[in-house]
Amino acid sequence: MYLRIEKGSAVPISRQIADQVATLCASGSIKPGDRLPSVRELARELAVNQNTVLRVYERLCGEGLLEMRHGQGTFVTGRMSKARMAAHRTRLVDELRQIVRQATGLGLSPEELHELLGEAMNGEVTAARAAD
Amino acid sequence: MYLRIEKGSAVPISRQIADQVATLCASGSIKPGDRLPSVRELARELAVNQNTVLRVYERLCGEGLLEMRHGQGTFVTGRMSKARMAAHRTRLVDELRQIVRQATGLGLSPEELHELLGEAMNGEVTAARAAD
Amino acid sequence: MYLRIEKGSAVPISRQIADQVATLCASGSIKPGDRLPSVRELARELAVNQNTVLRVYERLCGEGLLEMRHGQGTFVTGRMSKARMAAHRTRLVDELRQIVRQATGLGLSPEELHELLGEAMNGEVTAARAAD
Amino acid sequence: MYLRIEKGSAVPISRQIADQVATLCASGSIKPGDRLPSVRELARELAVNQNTVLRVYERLCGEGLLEMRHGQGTFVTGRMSKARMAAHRTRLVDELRQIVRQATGLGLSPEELHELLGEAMNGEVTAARAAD
DNA sequence: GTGGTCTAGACCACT
DNA sequence: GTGGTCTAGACCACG
Repeated sequence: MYLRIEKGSAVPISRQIADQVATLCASGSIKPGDRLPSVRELARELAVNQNTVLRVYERLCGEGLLEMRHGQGTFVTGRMSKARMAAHRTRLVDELRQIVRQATGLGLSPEELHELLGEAMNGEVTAARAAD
Repeated sequence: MYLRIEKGSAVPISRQIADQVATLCASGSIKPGDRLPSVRELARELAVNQNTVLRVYERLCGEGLLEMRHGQGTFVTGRMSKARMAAHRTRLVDELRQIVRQATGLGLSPEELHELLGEAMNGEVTAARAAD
Repeated sequence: MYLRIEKGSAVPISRQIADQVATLCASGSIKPGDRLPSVRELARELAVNQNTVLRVYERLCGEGLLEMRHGQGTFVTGRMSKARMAAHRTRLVDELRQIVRQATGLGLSPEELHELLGEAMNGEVTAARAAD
Repeated sequence: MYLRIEKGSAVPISRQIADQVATLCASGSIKPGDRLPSVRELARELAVNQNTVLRVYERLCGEGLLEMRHGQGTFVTGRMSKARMAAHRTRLVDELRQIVRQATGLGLSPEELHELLGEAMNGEVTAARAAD
């Protein structure tokens, strides 16, 4: 499972992790029954406190997406509901809008933004490949 | 001065305000000597608590971007340093990357993303016109 | 860390706290790397609102004197600059002058003032000892 | 009437003015029946907003120390009560203590403080003479 | 436990 | 009208 968090971001770390795990579930990259990395494993990998990871897992359990089995690990149990996915998507669009607003304010031209977008997508692909 | 904040966002309100004011300074939309809306005024306009706006202004004063004059108002004093602008820009790119990563995970195609980007920019243009 | 604030004073509480912390940094009583009492702790100790202490710490962070580490505490990072110390000192002298002016106006003789000064310093010594 | 205010002080301007006027009354430098400078006159002299002076005069009227006669000016009506003088004096001592505490923290020796005190008093005398 | 954000509201000080 | 201080309390995020 490949996650990437930006520590200095305005978006809280726990939120970044939760969103990305949820996205992986939604996209089918991880499926019901799959085992997630252990709390301490993920914490180490992301260089984040274990409690932070733990709380993300707990939250996602509360939402029915994951299940923590004592002594065995944490597993995917469900897919994201359509409603949740739609909400997630709406939020992303809002955030995109915010960023674009500021980027244009800082003088980035539409072309540059589209380029960046392309890079970001390629970077994503590359990263995904690297994780294979 | 046109600001737009998303109240439900993971990004704290105060951060959104601060970033946008900083961006307006950087872009030259507001220039040294210009008077910002008063704390109360902006708070009312954004439907946010006065203290929230006050703390944003104070923080930006601490960074040398604004100056608060007792009984007179809050004024722009400096432009953003190049270093700060670069940092700001880097952060935006990082966040863009994050969003793109999640958006592609949620099944948005590159075409859809470029479309969204276009919309976001048009929205921006419209908003700017509305502020005229 | 020993602080003493006068609640009824014309000098705002937050200013008193900030000045005293800055002085402790300047005098070397607290050194870079040292951990300050937590916001809540100091607030309780001084019988002051947490937000008041928080804002003081934030301000001093903005000046580069302190650093707040999420979940860990607040730490001293720098010494006061010479310029800041000089300014601080000048201000103290000015305020001393103001007080003396009024004291003499109220009929305190020079001798009485020198006595008071002695007492104040002894009180200080005692307090310092009490803090050991 | 000679007043001296420090604009950068932590003590509010209005408080400085009020205290000094009160002190002048207490010391007998200005006596019942004496006319104070007009609001605008004093405001100009101190380079302060007229409203600030006005509110000081009003406050001192409320305390029975002054009386504002429409179209004629502001006059001293009473002396300060003993209780008020005692309170004033206590406060001064407290503030002295605060300043001494910080001054010693900044490395001023007792000798230096006594010297400063001497200077402050001489400065005061000189100033008073200059005002003659 | 730590810091951080936000609200609501009172009261003060300066123009 | 403006900014500035302080309080009380809720809730979030990080270690």
